[in-house]
Amino acid sequence: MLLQIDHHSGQPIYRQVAEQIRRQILAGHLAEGEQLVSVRELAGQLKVNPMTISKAYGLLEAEGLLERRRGVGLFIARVRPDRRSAGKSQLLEQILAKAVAAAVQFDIPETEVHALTERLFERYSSRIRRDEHE
Amino acid sequence: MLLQIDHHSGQPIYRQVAEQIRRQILAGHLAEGEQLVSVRELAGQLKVNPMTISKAYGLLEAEGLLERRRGVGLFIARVRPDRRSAGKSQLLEQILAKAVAAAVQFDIPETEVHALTERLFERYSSRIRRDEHE
DNA sequence: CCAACTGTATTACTGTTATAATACAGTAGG
DNA sequence: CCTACTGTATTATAACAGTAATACAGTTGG
Repeated sequence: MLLQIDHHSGQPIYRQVAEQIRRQILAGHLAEGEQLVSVRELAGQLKVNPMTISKAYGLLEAEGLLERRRGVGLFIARVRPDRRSAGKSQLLEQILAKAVAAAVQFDIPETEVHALTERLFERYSSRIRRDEHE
Repeated sequence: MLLQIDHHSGQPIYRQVAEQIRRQILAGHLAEGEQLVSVRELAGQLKVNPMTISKAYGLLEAEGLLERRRGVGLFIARVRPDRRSAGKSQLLEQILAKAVAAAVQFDIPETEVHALTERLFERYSSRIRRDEHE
C-alpha cells in the first residue's frame, strides 16, 4: 500500500493517512476481510509515531470501514456495495460542488468547465496508465 | 459585503475570510480603488478579533490584491484583467483537478461527471437567481 | 492640538498535533 | 506456558497555529 504524507500541507498526518486509506477502500482496491499492514509496520514505513497511525485507523473504524482486532490485526470491514457506491458519489459530489460554485461565481460558462474536465481526465488517466507500467 | 464563517470547518477563520474576499475581487464584484470595510468593522460583524481580520487582509496584500494604508483604510488594488482571468482559471482548475482525480480513482466514467456537473450548475445558478431577488 | 477613526505589533493564552516512553491487553504458535 | 507478535491506553513533552487583549502608530478633520 503506497501512502504519501506531506508534512507541509497543513493537514494533520493522521487525517492524511485516514483519507488515503478511506479512498482505497471505497475504490475497492482493498478487498473485504483483507488484512492491513500493522500499526507499527506502517508507522515504520512512514517514519511516524505508532500512535499517530492508530489514531488514523480509529477514524476509519468509527466510520465502519475497518475492524480492529487486538492481538490479531486490522481488517477491511464488509462494506455493502450500495454504501460504497453512495460513499463514492457523495465524496465526488462534495468536491465537484466546490468547483461548480467557483465557476458560477466567476461567471465561467458550463461549456468551459466541461472542456477543462475533459482535459483533466486525459491527464489523470494517462498518469495512471504510466504508473501501472512501473 | 456578505461573509460567512464556519467555526466547525477546521479551516482557520483568517483563511476563510481571505478566501471569500479573494474570490469577490477576482470575480470583479469589488472595483479597483474601492475601499473595503475596516478591520474593526468587519471584526465586529463577524464577532471575531480584529487581528484575525488583519491577518486575512495581510494574505491578500501579499498577493497584490489590495493595499493597506495605516490610518486610512483598505483599498482594492489595480488587478490587470489578464492576471485576474488567470487567477480565476487557476483557482477553478485546482479544485476541478481534485474532483477528476477522485473520479478516476473511483472508476467513475467521465460521462457521469459531466452529468453531475450539469445538475450542480442548475442547482447553483438557481440559488444565485434566488439570492439576487432578496 | 486633539478626538476619532484607521491599521499593526506584541504578548499571552489555548487547543491541537505529534512524539516518546512505558505499560497494558489480547492472540497465535512453538 | 511463554515468546512474539498484534492493538491500546496513559502520561509527559514539545512545537505550533489560531485567537484574543492590549497598547501602539499613522491619518484625517474639526
